[in-house]
Amino acid sequence: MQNSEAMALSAALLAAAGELTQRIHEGVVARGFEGVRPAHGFAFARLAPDGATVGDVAAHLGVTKQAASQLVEELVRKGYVERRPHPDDARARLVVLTELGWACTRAAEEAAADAVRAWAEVVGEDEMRALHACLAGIAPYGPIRPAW
Amino acid sequence: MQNSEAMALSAALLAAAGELTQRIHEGVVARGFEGVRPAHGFAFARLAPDGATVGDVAAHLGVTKQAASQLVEELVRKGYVERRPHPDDARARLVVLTELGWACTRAAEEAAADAVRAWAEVVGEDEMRALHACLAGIAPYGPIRPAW
DNA sequence: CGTAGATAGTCAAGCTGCTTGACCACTTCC
DNA sequence: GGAAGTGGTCAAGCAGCTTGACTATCTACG
Repeated sequence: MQNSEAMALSAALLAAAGELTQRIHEGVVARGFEGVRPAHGFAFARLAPDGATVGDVAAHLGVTKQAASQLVEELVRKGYVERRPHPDDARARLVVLTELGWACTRAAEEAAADAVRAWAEVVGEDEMRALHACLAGIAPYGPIRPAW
Repeated sequence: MQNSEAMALSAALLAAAGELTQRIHEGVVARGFEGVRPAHGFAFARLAPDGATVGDVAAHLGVTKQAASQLVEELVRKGYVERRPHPDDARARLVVLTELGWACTRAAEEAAADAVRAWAEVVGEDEMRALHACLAGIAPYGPIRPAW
């Protein structure tokens, strides 16, 4: 593969990621959740199963603990999450989604499904599955970071 | 496709895009170009063929003209681009790459090729071609925006 | 035990990249 | 040739992140 092709692929990947983020965000806003930014959604993804600590969120987003702490504080103010004492460690606090937070997470999933569906109509359902498999092999599990 | 699958695909896409950006950036730095940020690379991509105006760059990056103007100013200071009078419009200025800018662009292409090659070793060359085709169908030509 | 060092989290200050608003120079259109 | 539109810059402000310093708690080792 030539260098220029690699660059074209990179640009397409970035463009797709950017567009997807924007569509999900718009879908979430359209469903009535205001004051949320895309980064919040990725924090939700980490918090969703059983809650997480500020440090976990920081690692997941690839930012400092301080930045994650501010983000959590903002989400608390807006009612999407709440801080509870950590069962095993008195230093730590477990950040968990509120019912509003869960509703917002479901809204994001619906918006993502809408966007993916729109793409599937263009390139085909099978290609989307192949895309998913390919991407899963490429970026197994790392922090979700801004594209730049 | 279920909502949770769509979310998983989205997360994988974002993670891949973030990782790719980071790898290209590291590759460019490793080749000796300092003081460049990922956003600069995407400005280069727009400037590469024949130069472009500040407004073109702004549209390409999805930011305001003022932000693009500052970015160009920074690149001028660092020697990657230069402003020339526009041949057809005395209001406009044509921003073109210097030799250093071209060298940096080539470095970015090499770094992108390295990253793509590493992925191809994991998922296969054919899958990468399919990925490229799929992404090209999905995000034909829009502004390249940060993933969030 | 108890004390030294590591870890979770917050507070505070500062910086960077972006935005909005105002403005000038030039072009286009009637 | 005047009015509206467009390309670009200057200036001020803001949002989100960083580094640095600090407290509270946990862990490990003598």
